[in-house]
Amino acid sequence: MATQFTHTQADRLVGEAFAMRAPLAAWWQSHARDLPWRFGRTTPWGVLVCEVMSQQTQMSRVVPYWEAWMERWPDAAALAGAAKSDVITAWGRLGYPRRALRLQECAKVVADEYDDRLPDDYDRLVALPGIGDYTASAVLSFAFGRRIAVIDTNIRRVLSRAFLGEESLGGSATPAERELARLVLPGDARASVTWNQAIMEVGATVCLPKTPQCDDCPLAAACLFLELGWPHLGQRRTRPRQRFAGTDRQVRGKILHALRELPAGSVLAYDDAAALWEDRVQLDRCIASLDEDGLIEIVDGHALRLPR
DNA sequence: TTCCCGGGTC
DNA sequence: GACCCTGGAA
Repeated sequence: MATQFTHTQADRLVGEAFAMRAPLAAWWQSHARDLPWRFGRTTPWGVLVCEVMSQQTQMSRVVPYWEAWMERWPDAAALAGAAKSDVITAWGRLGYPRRALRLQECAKVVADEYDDRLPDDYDRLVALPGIGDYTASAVLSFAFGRRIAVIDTNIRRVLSRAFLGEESLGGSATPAERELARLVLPGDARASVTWNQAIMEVGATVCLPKTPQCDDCPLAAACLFLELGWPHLGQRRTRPRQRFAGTDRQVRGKILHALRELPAGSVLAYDDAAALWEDRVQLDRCIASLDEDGLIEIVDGHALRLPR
């Protein structure tokens, strides 16, 4: 990996990060949201479930789903043995339901290959279905207390603003962003976990994309972005706007929602599905793609149901 | 009404 | 680089 910063720059970054640690840790103590998977109240598997659910949904919406999910399927083995239809139904309206199926696939591997215990090394975690770089790193840091840089868009935004004085660009994380995250991470494992959680929390609640709340920010005293007067604030959104209305995603959501509302095991007649959407070509395409994804089954060539 | 703006897969 | 979902906030 090529070095992105000069020795002088790296020294400055490490020094500034060290100065931020105490105020950031103090802020975390008093401002961390009391989410049920925090502060050692769940298992590594519970942390993984919460991270997968939070990949796509605000924490406030995740909380009730996570609590019901963990009560019903407390560990990987329990989830591995569940009916797919139950898994899809319990995922409810969290969104992106293919992830519910991947989470169950992940549970099967953990139960079968790892004796129902989540592996605690990066290579094995990232090889699990539905687990990429972010989730593997988050589990290592938050569940196992390892020292590893966690990189998501919140953390990228906060670090880029505070240390470089600029907005994080769109797309995937750059080598420079990854090196920055590694440079500023405290050397002590416990301190690194607090750092990761607190930086992420600042990004979620204070250092917002369009409206940073600098008056409430524990990093304000050292923040280069604030010092420079918010240059090009919000200039680059993390990715081009993704519309929803009228897309296949909306149609797929309507079909699955109708199926979840049905009594368990019952079938949705094609005519009832057709009533959900005017464009028959698009409807048929979405039915086919849901079938390919394993989210529905087609019965007698026509009616729909959730897979067993 | 528009905005929010996610990580993983193929 | 395209695709996958949602509902509450602004």
